[in-house]
Amino acid sequence: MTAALAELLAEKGPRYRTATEYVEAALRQAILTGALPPGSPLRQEELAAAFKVSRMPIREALRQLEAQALVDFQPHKGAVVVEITPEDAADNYAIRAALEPAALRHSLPHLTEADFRLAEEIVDAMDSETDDSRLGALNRRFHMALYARAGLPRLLALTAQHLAGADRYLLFHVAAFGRAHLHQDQHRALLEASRARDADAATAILEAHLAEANATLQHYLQRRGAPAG
Amino acid sequence: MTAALAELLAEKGPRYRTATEYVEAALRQAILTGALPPGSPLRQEELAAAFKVSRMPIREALRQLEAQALVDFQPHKGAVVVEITPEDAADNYAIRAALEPAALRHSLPHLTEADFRLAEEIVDAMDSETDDSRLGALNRRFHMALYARAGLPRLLALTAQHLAGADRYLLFHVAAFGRAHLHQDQHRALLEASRARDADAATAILEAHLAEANATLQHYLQRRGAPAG
DNA sequence: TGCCTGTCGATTGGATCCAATCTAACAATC
DNA sequence: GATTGTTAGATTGGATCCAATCGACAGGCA
Repeated sequence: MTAALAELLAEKGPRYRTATEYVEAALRQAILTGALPPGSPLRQEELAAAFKVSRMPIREALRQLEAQALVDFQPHKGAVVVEITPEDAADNYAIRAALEPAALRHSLPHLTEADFRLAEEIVDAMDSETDDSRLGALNRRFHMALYARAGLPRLLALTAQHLAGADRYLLFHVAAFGRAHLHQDQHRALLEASRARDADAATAILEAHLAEANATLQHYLQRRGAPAG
Repeated sequence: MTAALAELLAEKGPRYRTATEYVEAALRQAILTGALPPGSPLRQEELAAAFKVSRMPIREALRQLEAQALVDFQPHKGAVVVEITPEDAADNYAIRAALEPAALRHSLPHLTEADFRLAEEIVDAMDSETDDSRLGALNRRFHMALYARAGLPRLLALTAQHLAGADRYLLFHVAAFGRAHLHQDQHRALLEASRARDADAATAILEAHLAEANATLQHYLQRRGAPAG
């Protein structure tokens, strides 16, 4: 585990004003990318040593991650990275299916041609991306590009958070089924419907996209049993 | 004997296992009920003295509340209770309008007659409740009673969180317009549509209910200007 | 043998202490 | 008189220290 962390530490990234901010961002990234796999115990002392800070910023960062449902706290036992279960995946998709069409509807009237072009570039980039671990970020950026003009910061933040949470499942998808299941055709259909300002069609495509991804993942997760064991 | 013990344990209120849990729950309640009005600075030393603990559980609780968008942290300046702005209210309603119909749709097929009767009792209780500060909790319980069988714990938790956040706005409603704006007729219509298992009708009523509350509140907040000043 | 109990090490929760930073007031300079 | 530099106080961020709790294991007892 410390090896995976060391790699993340090497990257510089943005300048954080407090150690807590820095630790929180790094840990979230590590969890969402799978560098810290589900079920990993998060020992405070160990993390403190890895980040070269004391245990306190670690604790505060873990508290924030707990509120984001990324880690699970048990009093006097410690924090662990939340598991990936079929129930949890279904929950995540239900939340996305509620939030994303709403975000799209709010955003659609204010999207510009520049936004559409950006989204198009991202879809194309997904076709030519060879590194599976980067597909999640691209997928996220594509979706968020379409929601960006919603003008409701908290709705957008929630959407982004749960979209990022889905990265963990996307890794399963690609590993299990290959790129065909990225459903690039659906991404392009969604983009075209949005460009035509057809809110009903766009949200219908989006809902079908999410429902299909959920069904595929459910089938896969239930077939292989609890991934924890 | 173990059954008798279990009963005793259930009777007592929530037993907080750590000081942080306790402080977090108390602070959240204080913010949502308006006991700590928007904009209040949250001095750590002061809170520590009030709760008779050290500053550390205060800090961890504040971190969790920050992740729930209830307080705003600024490095080296401190935490304040987030303001109530028209934008924020619109944001909250947009999130509720996305989450609650979804929760209702998932829950509706599994609701029992006992659930409907409970919801009915809560609506009736709202008619006879004389204490304005308790209306928020009743309103929340009514809505959540209808969503309770959704079987998606994280979706439900998110819904509950944002429904609770709306308590702050409900206080404005009642103070400004009186009980007529509780829209008990809409609550009853929603209950009847749910009882008839008519998901489309029920979600339509719910969406209209939320949209109307939002419109009313927007009008009120914008007329009186920024509540901060 | 099997179960209960008590002790020990590991780990977390909480308290106290120190350093870094911000705010504000005041003095000096232009 | 306005602006800027400085300094003191307040407040937070982070480190260190202590106490409470949990898990494992060994030993006593039926």
